[in-house]
Amino acid sequence: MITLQQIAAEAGVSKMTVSNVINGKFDKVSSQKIELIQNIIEKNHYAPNLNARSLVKHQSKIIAILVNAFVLDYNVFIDPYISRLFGEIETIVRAAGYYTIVQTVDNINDVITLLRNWNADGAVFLTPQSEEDLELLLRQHICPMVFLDNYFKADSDFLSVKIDDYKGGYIATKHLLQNGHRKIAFASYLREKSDVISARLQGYLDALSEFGIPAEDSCLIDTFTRYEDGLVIGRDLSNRKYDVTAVFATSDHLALGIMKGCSLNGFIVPNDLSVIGFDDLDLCTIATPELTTIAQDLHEKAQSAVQLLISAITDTQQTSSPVVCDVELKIRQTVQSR
Amino acid sequence: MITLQQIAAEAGVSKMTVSNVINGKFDKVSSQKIELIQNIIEKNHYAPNLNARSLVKHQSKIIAILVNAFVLDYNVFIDPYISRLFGEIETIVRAAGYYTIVQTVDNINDVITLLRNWNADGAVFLTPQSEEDLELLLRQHICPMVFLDNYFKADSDFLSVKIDDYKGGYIATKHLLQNGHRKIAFASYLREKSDVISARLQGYLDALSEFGIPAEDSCLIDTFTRYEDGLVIGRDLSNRKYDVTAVFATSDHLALGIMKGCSLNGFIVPNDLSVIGFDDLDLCTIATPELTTIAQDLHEKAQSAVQLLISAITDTQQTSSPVVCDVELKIRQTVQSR
DNA sequence: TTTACTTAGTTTACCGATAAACTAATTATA
DNA sequence: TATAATTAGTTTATCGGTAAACTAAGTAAA
Repeated sequence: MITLQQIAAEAGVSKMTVSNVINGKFDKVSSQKIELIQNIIEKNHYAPNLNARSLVKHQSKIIAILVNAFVLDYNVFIDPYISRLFGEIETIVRAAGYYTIVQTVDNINDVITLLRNWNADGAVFLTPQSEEDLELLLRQHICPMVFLDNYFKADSDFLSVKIDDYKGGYIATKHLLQNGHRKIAFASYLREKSDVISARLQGYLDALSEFGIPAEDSCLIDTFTRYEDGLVIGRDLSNRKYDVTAVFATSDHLALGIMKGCSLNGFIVPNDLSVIGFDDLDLCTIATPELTTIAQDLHEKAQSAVQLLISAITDTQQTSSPVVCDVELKIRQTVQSR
Repeated sequence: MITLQQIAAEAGVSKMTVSNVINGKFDKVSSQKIELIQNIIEKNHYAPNLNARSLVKHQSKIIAILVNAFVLDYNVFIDPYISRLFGEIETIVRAAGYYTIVQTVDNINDVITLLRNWNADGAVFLTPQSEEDLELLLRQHICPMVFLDNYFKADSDFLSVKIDDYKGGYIATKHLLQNGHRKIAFASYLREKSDVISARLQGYLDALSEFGIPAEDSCLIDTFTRYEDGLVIGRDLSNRKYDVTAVFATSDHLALGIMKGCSLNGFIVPNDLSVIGFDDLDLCTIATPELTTIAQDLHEKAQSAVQLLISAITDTQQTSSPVVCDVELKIRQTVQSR
């Protein structure tokens, strides 16, 4: 592997002159030497060793993208939400001249070690972190970090991007109410402490009360939010375990599972049950009937996250964090009036 | 950020002694100093700077995962095949003690630069590369590389992992034939020079000829293989543009699009048309009816790729490349006898 | 008793880059 | 003409580690 030293030797100049050419400091080098050196660089396909550069510059141009591996032996990239978001972020990070190191994590200490190991310039957390882990990260003061869909205490100075979960819950429920539904289930991972879910729930409750409908505990379905969990709920719904005419599920996968679970029991969506999901994955239109859902714009989310992070890295303190991205209702085929 | 030097100062020893403790070279250090140093390391959450280490050791513990960004402005991680494969590889790479740098690439020179920049120990290419790019990579001799689904000239000494595409084409077609179909379309990106497709096509042709059925050019549908392309084909099929009773599509997305395109025209799968896909994505069972498809095992593919790569990196020359992974028919609901 | 071998370290040099200070030659200014 | 400023570089020190050679004290063997 060719080094700057060797380029310098071949050009008959010192290392620094080559370094200056590489870094565009042309005022220090005569134009004929610039051309000479650039030719030699080109000819040899020279690429600077960024390990060495990072060492002196105390900045690595590395951004770590971290995803929680919630469940052991479970490939988190199966989740299209994570994958798409990851892809968007990778593209934007690269366009900004940074490199992406990815790691799925089950232990916050691994993250700390990773960031220290590579002297990362910044980090993006795709999934919410626990309060304790957040505090640990804060104390260490390793590098700027952006958190997606994390809710913090008001005094926190973390960077974060989230969506308007309250609105999501509200407009989904309102849409069902406007279509004549009065018994509406809210299916989600209710045990989670995250405010993502409680905001959506609050939106649901407020929409109900706006229509003068009392919230009933029996309409709150506590479940994991994967497709498989939906299958079970769908079967239960077809067996009239819940006295509802519609379900608002807080993930598309859950909603899709519910639909499939229903159809396996001869229960027809939307005739027998209306369903609304959350996220607007590609699957929504691939499924039949096509899933009505609350859409979030992952490109916007990614863009905001990276922008926030890079302005923190480069100290351009225009950080109006948290950024709250809008959501909207995508009306398709799984809600029927009654 | 705390350094080895500082740890050494606090412990009252030289840098090397600390370095030896970190690297488990305990025979050079007394046990009480080992304990002392380990405590100081722990207390300070010290993590070695891997940029510095890479510099002296001439190995970075970095493996680059490369994905072609075929289309500009198109997030490749939307593709569940890519995402899952990526996730599997990331997990295995990490378990092997390596770090993952990802990059979506549209130009092979960017890859070369990336690998040089970070002095990568190895690279995995998730998508096929052109003949010229392969040769360019070979000439440069940068680091060991594994290619997924690439077909090479016999003399090539690249490492590669692929699947039995021929068998996939053969068993899919045979399944349709055994169900009484005689007019079977083969829908794929036929213009592609890659042997992935031609192997599947050969399997298709051989199955036909085994049943004494002449191959007809009118049964070969040339198309891109995304969902949207399937929609068009599906509409054409419902309009009887092709005289067939079944389609073998070389991607699940294409198959799913075809199904949707049909259903939008009131054409019913599998009653009016049988469909077989390829890959066995999660979507196959989420869709209704559930898609019969040729399944490949992405975990196995990932495992083989990383194993091959790491044994090349560590010079354990047990490289029996190419590895060919098996495929199997997953019978579900989109093929009907006639 | 002399020499050889362990043990438990230390010292020095270096990986491949950059920052900062320095220099020699030329040109501009007082 | 003497001095200052500019141009086009070079030199030295350093980033945070590791390899390899070295050393001093204590122990074992001849």
